Amino acid sequence: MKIGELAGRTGLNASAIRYYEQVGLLAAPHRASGQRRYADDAVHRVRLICFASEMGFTLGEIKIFLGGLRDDAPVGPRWKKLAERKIVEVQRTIERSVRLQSLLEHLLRCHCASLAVCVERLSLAKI
Amino acid sequence: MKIGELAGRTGLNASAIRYYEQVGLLAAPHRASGQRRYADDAVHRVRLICFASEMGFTLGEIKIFLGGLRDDAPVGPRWKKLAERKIVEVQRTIERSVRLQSLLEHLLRCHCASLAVCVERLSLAKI
DNA sequence: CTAGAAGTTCAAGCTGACTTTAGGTCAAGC
DNA sequence: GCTTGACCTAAAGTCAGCTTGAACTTCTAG
Repeated sequence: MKIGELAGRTGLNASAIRYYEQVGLLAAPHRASGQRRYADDAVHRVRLICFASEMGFTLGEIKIFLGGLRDDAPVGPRWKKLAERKIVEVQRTIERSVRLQSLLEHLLRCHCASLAVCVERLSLAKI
Repeated sequence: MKIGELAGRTGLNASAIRYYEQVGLLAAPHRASGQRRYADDAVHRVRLICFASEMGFTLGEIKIFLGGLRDDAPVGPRWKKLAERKIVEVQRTIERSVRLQSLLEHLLRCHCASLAVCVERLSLAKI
């Protein structure tokens, strides 16, 4: 398939796909008269990248996770470290988000005159 | 207090404080021979900004939340909309993070040969 | 009085993840 | 044969949120 079709099937812009290739996330495919022709499994690979990206991984991290240019690359040594670091990070994100959510819900319900007053009442220090 | 002290007391870089002033988040303080002199409550204001920023608000959004240049500015009409939108956004963040966390924990425990295989087993579609 | 730390402005640079632009090639349908 | 649309490369632009640099002034301690 050509890059336009791959783009269509993954919801990405063709230029993003070229960019992924440029940064080494995607293998350079076989070409027919200069144009990239992708095998079917490229769709899977691109979706994997999108998934990880939406999950908050940087492209550099995704490169580590995917371990190289092949989908079936074995799990590398840097991988576990990254996963452990990421779990802690995600845990903190969840905690912050839960606090933010209750703060926002309070803000919508309460009758504080302003955010400053409200946050003061909730005691900023504790948040 | 001078900008350096405010920076020290809030953990920010002085240039960040000047930047906040530049984008209208912080009122331009009174000056003594060209130098900014801040009142004590500037510390509070800056901490409020940092807090919101860490919570994932953009500086533009914080401007809406803080409603102007005074801490005690009343809650504006755009404010509720933003809060409601943000609650939904935060909810999605939490859901994604929880899924990511269990994926990562599975990845550390499982014996899949690669991320691709593992995600496949977990059925990417459901994540 | 003087060195040097801290302040000033304005403009430019940085990071990440792309997108856009410019200028050109190629393939398919009429 | 010609037009149109999809593709190509390389380089530049975009966004947020600062930071850095240059060139200069002001404050403070000895």
